[in-house]
Amino acid sequence: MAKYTRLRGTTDFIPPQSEILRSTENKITETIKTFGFREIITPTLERKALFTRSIGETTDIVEKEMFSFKDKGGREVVLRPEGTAPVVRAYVEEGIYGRQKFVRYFYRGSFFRYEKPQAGREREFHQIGVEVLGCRSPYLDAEIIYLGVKILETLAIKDFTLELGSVGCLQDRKAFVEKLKVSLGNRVDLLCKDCKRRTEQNPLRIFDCKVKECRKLAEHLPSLLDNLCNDCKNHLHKVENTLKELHVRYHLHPHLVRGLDYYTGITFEFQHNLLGAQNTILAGGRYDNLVEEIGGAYTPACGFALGLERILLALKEEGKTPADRNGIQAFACYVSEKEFLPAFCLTQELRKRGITSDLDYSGKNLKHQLKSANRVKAKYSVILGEDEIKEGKVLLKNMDTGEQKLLSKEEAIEIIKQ
RNA sequence: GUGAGCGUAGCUCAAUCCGGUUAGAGCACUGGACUGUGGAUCCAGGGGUUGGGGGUUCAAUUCCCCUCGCUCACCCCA
Repeated sequence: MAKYTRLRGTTDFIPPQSEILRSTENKITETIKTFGFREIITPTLERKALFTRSIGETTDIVEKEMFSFKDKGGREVVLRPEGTAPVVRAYVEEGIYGRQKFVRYFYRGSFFRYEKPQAGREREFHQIGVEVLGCRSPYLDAEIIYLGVKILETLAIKDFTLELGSVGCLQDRKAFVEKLKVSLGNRVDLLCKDCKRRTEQNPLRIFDCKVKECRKLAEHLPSLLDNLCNDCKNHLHKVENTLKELHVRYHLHPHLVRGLDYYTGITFEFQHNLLGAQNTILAGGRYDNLVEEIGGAYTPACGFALGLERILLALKEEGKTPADRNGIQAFACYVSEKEFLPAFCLTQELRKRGITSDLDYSGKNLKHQLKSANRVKAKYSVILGEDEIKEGKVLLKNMDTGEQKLLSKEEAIEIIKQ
């Protein structure tokens, strides 16, 4: 047993997992960039108040899931649990809204929540998110959802469903929660323990409950979508029409609820059908009041975040895990110790010419070195012995076919590069 | 935070139910058959505090308790 182990819920990404993570991340950000987004990099550490204010005091994230501590100056700080609030904070703090009315940012990085780990849920996890600030057009909402579709398409993820909903504007939501409480009346006692708590903290969540009694009761409760104001209704319709125009298939969810308080209006979730309990791979929505909440001028906004670990799980479930590719193109070998230095120098020269190469430092025989070459799946071995040195040539061996040729260095490089 | 299942070699697992000699196998690793040629084959070898601690017993990998860890689910969320 190792003396020092990873902290619970954290992961060591070792090759090839690290490479799969990075290449997936790169594919995603390339797609995002084609939509005009530019990267914003914000600190991992933030003031605790930023999140209590934006996500909501009574949400689980704030109440019990933040890695929080006091720094040496006595400041309450946290490892960021999500990405939207920091982006908005930077937008306000850096005065961006004064210079540019409409911006598209994307971010990527580690986020932290102190939860009990399970499939698709880590304490340190990786998200990529996009945020558009300064636009309230429903076409933009549709476009952001479309970007989500495009990302999954690029990754060849197919087995997902898109849930679309609206939580309404602040007024709608306040009014609806009141209506819900009245409608619930003294039937609150019939609800499960969790739902009793929910009626106080996030009543809309009652619709998500899996307990039979609660579901039965929920059927007779008023629907959120039926209680939207005209603006919110029209907005939703326009988003729907645009999605149809873009041939995006979605499912209208009457009670799609988000766990963060800042969402207003449109919300959406991409759920993967082969994943376990944590099956939301990409989700977001509109948050028109957050910028004001954080101290900026009224700025409507919309965005989403995707969970990289969950995307990776989805790829795995669909059998699309890329093959382990070790990039060694050429492996230099020396027949005896005398040729070690020439082989060493040859390796450096190959690298200078853009060829990924390596050699075996053990000083052992050729056989051992070829084994090493085989182990790193080298495409070619370049063998240097007394004879080769004398003739100023190298012996190029194709590791797949076993075929080998005596060539000049330049000829060998040409072939390796092909 | 709650619940269930599981911790045996680097990895995947067996032996645990019903306590009993030296805890086995495959893969991986090291060396040899083969001192200028890898993958295949054969032979040999190294590797274990059975997660940790305590208890019951003549005897514990096996039974009991505690603890740590992992996994999944609830909750929550990306």
